[in-house]
Amino acid sequence: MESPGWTPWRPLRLAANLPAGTFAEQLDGGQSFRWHKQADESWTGVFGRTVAALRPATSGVEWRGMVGAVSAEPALLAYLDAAGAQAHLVEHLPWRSDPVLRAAIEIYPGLRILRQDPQEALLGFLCSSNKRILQIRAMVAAMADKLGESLGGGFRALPNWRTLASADDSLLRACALGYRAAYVRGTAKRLQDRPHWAEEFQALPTSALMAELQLLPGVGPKVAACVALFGFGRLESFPVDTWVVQALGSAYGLKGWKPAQLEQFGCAHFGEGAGLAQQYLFSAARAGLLRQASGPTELPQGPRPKPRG
DNA sequence: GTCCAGGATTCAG
DNA sequence: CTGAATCATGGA
Repeated sequence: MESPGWTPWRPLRLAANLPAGTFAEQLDGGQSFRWHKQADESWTGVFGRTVAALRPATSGVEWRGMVGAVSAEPALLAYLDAAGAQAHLVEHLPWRSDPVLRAAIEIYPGLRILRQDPQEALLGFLCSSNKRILQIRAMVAAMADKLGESLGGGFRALPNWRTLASADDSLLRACALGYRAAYVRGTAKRLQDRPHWAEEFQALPTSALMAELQLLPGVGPKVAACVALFGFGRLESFPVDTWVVQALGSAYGLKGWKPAQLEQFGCAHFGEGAGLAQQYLFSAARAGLLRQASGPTELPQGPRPKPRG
């Protein structure tokens, strides 16, 4: 292991307080798969071409970067939404009339959607189907270690699409991708000759963006929603995974609803910050702390005939 | 051994 | 169009 050569720890100025529990959930809760907890309770990670370390402090968060590199602070501030746009968005969520959401927010107060690079989000969630967060992190780390460009200190960027498209088959298999190797390979082949694909996708309205994403092999409705949310900053996107199915079924009385119906419910009920609400519910459910519906819930009016429109 | 994991794809009806 | 089977891998 090479010596990283870190700069001194410095406080990171965030708009809202970030409790230690929320801090860990934000880096380790299945948004990004690029952060690794160290023995000293700090976290090291790579986002884009930035290498950084973060740790919770008594009042907020501290950071450090690699000696000789461009300061990681501006990238960290953007990545963690230091300007506070999401704090404003939380205020517009219906937590005043929704006790389930309010309880979920109180479990991880200050939780935010990480503003990830589109490629990082797409590659990560291409690996996500039928896998646990821990294993997705291992797959992404293996791809970076075997195929990514070195950034010094033993850290590596994610491999680009061209590298993934032409990577040896045995190498991809060694990343424990399983059948997802074909997803990664297929999407890489589609995007390797489109250096500006992310900008082109970003220019699309959200519905068109999700449709375009779903043309890529290995990208279905849920992965597209995650990439739109985490990689393209579409905070209104509402990914429905097994945890959200469970959460909405038990706490909102929506048992038996199909994912597409639940997605429509989530977007309609939570509005412009639906993706943020989704992350609060997802994290609370995964922690086993989501408040159960105590009686007949008055929120939904029962399954709709068709999620058409 | 069985079940499940931040699902997508393919196929049968 | 909908629902079931299948996919590769590892941890509980």
